[in-house]
Amino acid sequence: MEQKLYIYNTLTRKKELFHAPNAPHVGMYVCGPTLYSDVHIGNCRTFTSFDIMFRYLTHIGYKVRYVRNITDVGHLEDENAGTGEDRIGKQARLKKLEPMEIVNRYAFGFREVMGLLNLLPPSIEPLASGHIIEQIEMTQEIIKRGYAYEKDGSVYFDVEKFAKEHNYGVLSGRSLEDQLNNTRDLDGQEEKKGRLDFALWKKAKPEHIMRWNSPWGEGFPGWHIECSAMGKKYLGETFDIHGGGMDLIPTHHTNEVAQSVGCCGNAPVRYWVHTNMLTLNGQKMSRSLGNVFLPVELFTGMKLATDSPSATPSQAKLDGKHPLFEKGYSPMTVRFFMLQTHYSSTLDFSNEALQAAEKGFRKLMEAIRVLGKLKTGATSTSNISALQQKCYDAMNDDFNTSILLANLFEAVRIINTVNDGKETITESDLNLLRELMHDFVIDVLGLKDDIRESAGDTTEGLMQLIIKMRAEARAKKDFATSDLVRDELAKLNIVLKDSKEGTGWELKS
RNA sequence: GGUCCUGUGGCCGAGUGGCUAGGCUCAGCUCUGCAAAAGCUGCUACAGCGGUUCGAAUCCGCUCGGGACCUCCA
Repeated sequence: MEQKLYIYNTLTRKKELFHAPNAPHVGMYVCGPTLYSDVHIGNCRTFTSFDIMFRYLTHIGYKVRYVRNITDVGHLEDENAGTGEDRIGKQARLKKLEPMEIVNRYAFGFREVMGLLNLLPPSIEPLASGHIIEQIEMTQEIIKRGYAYEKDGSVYFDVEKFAKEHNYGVLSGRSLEDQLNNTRDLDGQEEKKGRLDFALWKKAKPEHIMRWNSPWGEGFPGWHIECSAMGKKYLGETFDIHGGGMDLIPTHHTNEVAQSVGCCGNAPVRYWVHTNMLTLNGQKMSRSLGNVFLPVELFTGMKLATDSPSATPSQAKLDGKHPLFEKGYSPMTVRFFMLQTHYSSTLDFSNEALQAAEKGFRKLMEAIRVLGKLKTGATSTSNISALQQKCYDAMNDDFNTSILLANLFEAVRIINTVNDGKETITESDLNLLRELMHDFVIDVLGLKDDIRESAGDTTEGLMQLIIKMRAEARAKKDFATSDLVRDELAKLNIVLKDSKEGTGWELKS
């Protein structure tokens, strides 16, 4: 199906018709996590947003190569000033582990959380430490072209020189003067010629653990160069989509553009896409502010024990109720909650909002189950094909999952009213409706009934048996027995739902 | 301080110059042995003050509030 997809491009600050010169092939790069601690739920939001884009592009026929890196090279706590300790090295020292052990531990947890949230794995998940050579080569090329200089074993990008020939602030929209005048004074900058210059390669101090040989001596790559090098390697000098959180725009992505242009002469990316932040009580959730909570805490409503060996959901040791959550929210509830908001808006966490999302999500999942047993009629009272078009229109408008969900709830209404016998649907429309729900709910939004799935086949069999016995009691007007069954099940968080078609059941989380 | 974003009904959250999403909550009704579920109906908003316009929540200006970036951060 040919879809006209519009994407908001940070470069132009407008929605643009998406055009991929190498269609059906599309290259998409997303800045992944730095693994010096566990990913928090704000990180998850960004990756979920790009998962939706990946899924939708794939759904409408593109062959997407989706690259999401893992930063495992220890960068400095104060990157710009070139001071402070390397984050991963610090963890390694504190825990008496190899840096790679630190990275592996968090990578394991990261992938597990991504899996729970039903994110598809990227096509390539490159490690910065595995691409040191590429980063060195790129740095050499930038030096050769005159946009970088070496100083005492470190290499810096010459921003002011670059800015004379190119627009350094294309992404941020900031003028060089602005940036020069408003940068705070920082320590440890004496090696740099210009205050905006940033490291492509950094000489390692004796105590620095993660270090590699280079033409400039032992050291480690600067933070920004890895994405440029890996993007170029796997997606080419110019590729279609580059994404990340919008907090990366002014520094990381701005420098990525400068490096790539400095190295190759042309803009690296056609569409820059940025997602907004997740907030807690209106404030950005971030590691540096310390107002983060972990996926496992959100999923369980419990607090991670201080002596927990890991925060990975399958390994975490929990200790008591989490002060922020009234209860746990399943990963799919969380995913649904995120999808209710457009990726470019901030999303604020609250129990009320989460509980509303949970109910809405259950309703959607129940409708999909009902869809499987719907009866057809001679005519249709709803225009399914028009609804399908609306779903595509929503996604084509810069991946508007919020409007897509509104349309899907119209489908839910149709499903339920047909099931109630108040409306009818033809066989071909029913097939179309099933296709629509499958395409958008399962494939594009990536939602699945995780609560129900966790129940398993045995439970399903037992439930059918219980429902049958209760139905027999009701047939004999033995309401004492049937109500006892219902009440006892309710204590187990199982809700029975009677209808003309029989009795269904639902698990409350 | 500089740059930029934002303020929608009880809550969350879309959105376009006129046709006024959706989810949750609440009330009533239908259905039901009772309940739940499901459906239907109702509650109808765009921070304030000006301006542009036949018409603005949507465009412009100002005021007030919230936030982000300018240091690492998704």
